[in-house]
Amino acid sequence: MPRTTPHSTIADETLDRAAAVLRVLAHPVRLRIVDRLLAGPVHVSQLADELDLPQAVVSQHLSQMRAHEIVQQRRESRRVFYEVINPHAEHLLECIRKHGDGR
Amino acid sequence: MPRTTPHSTIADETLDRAAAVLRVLAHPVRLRIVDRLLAGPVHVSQLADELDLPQAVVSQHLSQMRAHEIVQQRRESRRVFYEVINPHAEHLLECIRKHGDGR
DNA sequence: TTGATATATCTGAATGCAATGATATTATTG
DNA sequence: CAATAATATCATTGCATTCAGATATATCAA
Repeated sequence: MPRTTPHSTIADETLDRAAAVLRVLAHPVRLRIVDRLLAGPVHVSQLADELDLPQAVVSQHLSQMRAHEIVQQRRESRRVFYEVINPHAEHLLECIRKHGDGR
Repeated sequence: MPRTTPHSTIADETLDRAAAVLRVLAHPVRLRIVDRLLAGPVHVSQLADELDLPQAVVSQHLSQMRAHEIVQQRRESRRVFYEVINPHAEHLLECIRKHGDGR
């Protein structure tokens, strides 16, 4: 039985991990990247080009999301294509698309 | 017509605001607070007590969530009770409760 | 008004995060 | 093998966040 704070319904470890994933998604550039990836396949330099950001910036954000298993890479000769593999991330983007930001 | 990055489906401003709200929720303590608030009414010192955190820390987190209209305060004599007013925050906690953190 | 209780705010120190520019790695082509 | 292209990683710097302790504000009771 995992330890929980009195009266709370979710285990502390679960909230810790959820917060870690949320922290990764809680960045404008990373949300833009996820949004773009959901729209269709792109490779890194294409992403950097479309979002008008330096290659290193895009690559670092992708690396961070890869570490948290939000995206996955697939090499195609010199290019590296990315795709979203975390269903929660997809769901979140759908929520933002539907309800905006809640204001 | 709001400006969007080419090929992306969500306006930049929407993603910016969504990221701002997510950033607030993306913290273990704040998730715990929201979780606890959803379970029933509590005032600040009770929260601090249950979560075993200094009063100033809890108050600061509440203040931050108040600023982003995630929670609302209601004074009752000397006590201040808080409640969650952002439906997206509730939804998010339900997702965490149901699917854990997605692993 | 004084004292006690509950909450909020402020300040400083430590830590974490993000962008930049440079360098390293990997794959491909000649 | 050398040169190029695409991506990843590193190191630095600046900025934001977090916690802790102290102080301020607000409410109530005596």
